[in-house]
Amino acid sequence: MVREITDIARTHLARDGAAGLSLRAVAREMGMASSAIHRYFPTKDDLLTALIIDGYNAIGDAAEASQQGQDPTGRWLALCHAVRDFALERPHEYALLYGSPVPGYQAPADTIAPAMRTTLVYGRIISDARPVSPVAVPPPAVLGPDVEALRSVMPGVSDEVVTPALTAWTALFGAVSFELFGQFGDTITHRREIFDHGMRSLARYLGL
Amino acid sequence: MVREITDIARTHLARDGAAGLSLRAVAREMGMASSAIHRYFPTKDDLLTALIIDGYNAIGDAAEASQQGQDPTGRWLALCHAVRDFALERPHEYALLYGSPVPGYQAPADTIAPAMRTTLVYGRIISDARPVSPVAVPPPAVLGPDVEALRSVMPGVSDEVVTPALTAWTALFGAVSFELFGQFGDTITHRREIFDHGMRSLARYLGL
DNA sequence: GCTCGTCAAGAGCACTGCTCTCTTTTCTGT
DNA sequence: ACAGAAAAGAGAGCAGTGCTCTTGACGAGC
Repeated sequence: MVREITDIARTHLARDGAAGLSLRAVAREMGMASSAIHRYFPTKDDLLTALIIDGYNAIGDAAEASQQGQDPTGRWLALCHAVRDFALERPHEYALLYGSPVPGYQAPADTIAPAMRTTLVYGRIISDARPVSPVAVPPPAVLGPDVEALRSVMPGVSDEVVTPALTAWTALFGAVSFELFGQFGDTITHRREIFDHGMRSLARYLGL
Repeated sequence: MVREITDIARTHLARDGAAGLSLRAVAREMGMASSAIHRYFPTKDDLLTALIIDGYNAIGDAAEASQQGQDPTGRWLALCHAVRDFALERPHEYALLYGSPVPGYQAPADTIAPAMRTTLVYGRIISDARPVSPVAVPPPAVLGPDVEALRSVMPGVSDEVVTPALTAWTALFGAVSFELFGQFGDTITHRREIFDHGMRSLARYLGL
């Protein structure tokens, strides 16, 4: 039952986006009274949470599947394209995960574990490669605890590389979001190629 | 009149976000009938467009004001912090400008000129500095037209640097969005410092 | 056989964007 | 100064939303 609701909700989400998702419309499509759906998902946020968890798991699957034993740069590029392909195929789900949060929605704790899956794929790449960034500089002392926290995702990586690695990670999502959210307008025509070139240059930035 | 409506709408936007913005609530606060507001903004999208244009101009103002004749790296850092400060001060407006687009809304053409203001500030920095990136590689031939289009924002910059410059630009917004949209959770405590360190490393990546 | 908990339905509340009609106000041209 | 036109606002109404509360069906356990 929950499965059927989330499946229908996902198709509505894919079509209309998170804000256009309507519990009543889902109920209608199931031939159910609008009130009955609240038995399974008491509030719309609960349904959104389920979709968010599914979404993180879907992109986590894609991220993990992209890692087929290449060299670090190949794995990094594969991960980048996995994220971008997911975003292009399921834009509304990507927006739900990495875009502006829907107002009033507070992500519960059980979303963070699925969200970490994709991050951990990245962490493993960096951790395995132990890159030496050509432009890295040691982080200031205040950042000690934060560097330590970040290193738990990429064990064994030196202080100098942990922070550029974070920057590259956010840069990936910045590039995807910029493209997906229409910031490029129509200035860029070969989007995949320019994305690929940008991610390759980030690999060199990291020293992969 | 239009001014008063947008002012009130902006306070509502700051409080409730774009999706929570209600024409009726704005009308109520003005002591007006809900229908009367449609005379000034026929549709909610029109009001959003006005807010978006104002928002782009506000961040454009901040970006331009940050450029006080330092060296290129200083100007780049000042621009980064101007963007980040704007995002932290007016998160819902930032989300409206650079976050996931509100569903069904199609940005009209008159938003792109204000949007370009901030981009042009960046373009001038790169154009003035003509950096030589230590990790740059010439873009593939297919990207010729795109590189040309990008160069119109940063005249005189070499092919090798145009694409990393785009990557750094999207990386800036990726870092701000990650922080603002809660992707860091509570792993990062010194957010300003880690942002600053990341943007400095991007400056070296660009060869500024 | 009879309770009792689960599931679904229906009605209803308060809210939304938007349209239509009707009235009032304001401005303009003579 | 005054009549007419144009603009501005009010009100009712439609279709839709999330969510709550109450009522009815149905099957399992005592």
